[in-house]
Amino acid sequence: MPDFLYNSKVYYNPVEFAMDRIGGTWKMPILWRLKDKVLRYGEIKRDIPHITHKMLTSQLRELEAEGFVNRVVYPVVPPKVEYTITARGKKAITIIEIIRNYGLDLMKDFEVPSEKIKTQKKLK
Amino acid sequence: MPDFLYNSKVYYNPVEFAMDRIGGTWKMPILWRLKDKVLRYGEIKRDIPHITHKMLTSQLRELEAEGFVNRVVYPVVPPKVEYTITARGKKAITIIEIIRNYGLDLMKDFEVPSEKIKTQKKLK
DNA sequence: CTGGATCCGATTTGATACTG
DNA sequence: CAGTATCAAATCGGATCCAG
Repeated sequence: MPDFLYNSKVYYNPVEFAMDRIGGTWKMPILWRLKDKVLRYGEIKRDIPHITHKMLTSQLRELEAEGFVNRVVYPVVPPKVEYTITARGKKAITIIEIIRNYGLDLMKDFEVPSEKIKTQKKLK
Repeated sequence: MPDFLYNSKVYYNPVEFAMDRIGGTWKMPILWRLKDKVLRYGEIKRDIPHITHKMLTSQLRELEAEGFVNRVVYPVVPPKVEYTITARGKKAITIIEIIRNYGLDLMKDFEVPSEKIKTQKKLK
């Protein structure tokens, strides 16, 4: 089992390494949306209704730092920032598509009712 | 974006659903080891040195509950328990293999030094 | 509009002890 | 040998506030 280091973190296998780059709840959904279009921060935010401000910014920062997306700032007021996918990000899209299809398979397999449900606000 | 429910949890896309079944730090490494052989609890444990007892049991329980592995108990003392992969688990293997190869690609891309490193015990 | 920082609760995980 | 239970530590994520 090949242990290795990246950014001061120990990894035990390539799967773990890959999942740390594009895994988690939000990175794939974000990349997926940038697949074939340029989006502004607010557009991504609106497109993924359940993501919080904090998560969206932090995940975008990481994706940018690791070269999956580009961040283009227009020096205007109010600020305008566009996100585009990189070549590295496009490679990830291939994998995301495969996982996505696998997920759909699994859902059939598990007989998940895929009808849209009404989510209700969390009770305080 | 299709929201749906499974086991009282809300999912927002098929990727998230798939990753909840076979994602996390340990499930793929566990499945990977059962790919083509039957293993006892202790053998898996020894094969994945960094996993804790608690994580291995909990992850095995989940994989079993969702039909990715079978758990076979031999009523002997001391106890003997074998884990085998199911058809559903084998399907997952194809995906894991793809992610694994992608991870290897990424590592080259990031120029990760893949030489084995000595991990040192955490200081108390 | 975009984004950083802070506080704080929830969830996850590790260490340890105990059992048949 | 395999597994459960418990407690503490660490991590993660949401809500909120401030700023250019």
